[in-house]
Amino acid sequence: MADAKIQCDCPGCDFRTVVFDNLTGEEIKIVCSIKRDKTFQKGEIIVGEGEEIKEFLYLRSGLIKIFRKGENGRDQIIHIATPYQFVSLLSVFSEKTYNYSIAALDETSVCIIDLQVIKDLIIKNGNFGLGIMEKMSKNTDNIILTSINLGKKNLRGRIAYILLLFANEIYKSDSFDLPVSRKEIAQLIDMTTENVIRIFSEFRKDGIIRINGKNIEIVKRDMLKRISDHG
Amino acid sequence: MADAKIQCDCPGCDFRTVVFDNLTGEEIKIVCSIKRDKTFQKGEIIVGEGEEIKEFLYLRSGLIKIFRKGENGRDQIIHIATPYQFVSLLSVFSEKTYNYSIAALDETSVCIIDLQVIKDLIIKNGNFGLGIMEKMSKNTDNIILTSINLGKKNLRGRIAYILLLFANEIYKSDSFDLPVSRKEIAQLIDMTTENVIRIFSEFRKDGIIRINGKNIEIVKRDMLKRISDHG
DNA sequence: CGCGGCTTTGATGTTCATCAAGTAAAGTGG
DNA sequence: CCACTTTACTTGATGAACATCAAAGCCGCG
Repeated sequence: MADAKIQCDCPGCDFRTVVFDNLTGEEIKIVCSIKRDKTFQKGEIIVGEGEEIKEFLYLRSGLIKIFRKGENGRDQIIHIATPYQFVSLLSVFSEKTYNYSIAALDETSVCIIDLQVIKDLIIKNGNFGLGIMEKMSKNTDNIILTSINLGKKNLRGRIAYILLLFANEIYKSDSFDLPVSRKEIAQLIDMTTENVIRIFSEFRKDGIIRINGKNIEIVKRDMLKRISDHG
Repeated sequence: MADAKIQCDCPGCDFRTVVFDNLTGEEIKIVCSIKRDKTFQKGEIIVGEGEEIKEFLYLRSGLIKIFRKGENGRDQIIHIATPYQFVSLLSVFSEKTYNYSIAALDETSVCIIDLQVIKDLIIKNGNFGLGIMEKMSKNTDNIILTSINLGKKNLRGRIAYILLLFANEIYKSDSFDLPVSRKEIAQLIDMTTENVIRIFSEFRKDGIIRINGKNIEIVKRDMLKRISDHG
């Protein structure tokens, strides 16, 4: 927590508009005075399975994965979260400790607020509580639906899905550098490293993408979309 | 809604103790005066995908499945819910319409409360709101974790899991009548009807269960547990 | 009776994980 | 800077798990 710093006006942070619409000026001041920003490097663990839940986390920028440790050593990805999503909505209000881990897939900035302060605000300010619930509901809906969706896709469909996720949600470009290794992609979408490579090669041979090491360029976006949807 | 009836004291309903701890006597009276009970027969649709979310549902008794219509006609099961779980927590606070359907797998009794009344209570009574959030958080946690769990199991593991679910959670007995057809079980745990039957037969041949039409008797519970956990 | 849905079993093919083996790239110590 | 080790990447071959297809028996119902 060495690099944590207090900011009261957080330029570029959408936290206020997203949730704090319902807070009074006085309440916002309280939150601002205790919130901290922290930056995590690619690969760093943000929260570990079993750790005590003491804080409420909000993803400001970057990219994270929420996952569980499998028995066989292989991680089980629950979700990949992009900014403007609450990071720790899953268990925060029901559990004492995290049921899962969160790791940064890329350089990631997180806003940290003491959980008890949030709870107190919910109790005192019902509109704020309802706002959090709406966000929470949307968030878990999203996690469940994409997880269901992804679970049913075949390998090609899953690869297409994640390539489009990177292009659309994260890098906003059809050409980008993969933030993770082939092996990590395999874990993200639950397949073997070999098959990730194999399908990358297939897509390359079919002229759907161009590959240059970590760099990916999407050539036939419509075809990728079709594979993602239909696969 | 013909059989809906007003009950103020709902004997045997745990709704009060589960959520209403935080409500004042006056508030409980309001809720009691507007809540309705409704019973659904096996197979009946409780809510349909796309319908407007107007009410807050609580599962009093019975068994339901939450699912989505797949493109290929095959249903996609999101969750099987047993009593004391809130039925409609997924999208209620974030969406205008349901993203999924809910159907009764068995005779099921549901408590129905106008959603706006619940929202008003959350705004007025922060402790009540926090209580709902805890329940919501636990509920979605449960859905996500079991879905992740189930998704990774092989066919035998999934069959073992659902047999134990019926025995432990629902019928509280090692001998019970399946409330659903083989085909529906296949949909529940995402496999083909043929394989459900095949694995039932395997389990029968191995002396793990006895089968007589719809009736199932679990003989080697420990072995079934091992298959469910490890598979 | 005969039709349609549920159940059961067998045969076949597809999808994917696993194993094996080799190449490229990147870090490490001398 | 070069040998050395390790890690990432890539391709092919094999086998296991599972879906699909086909066919037949069973049962309730009009």
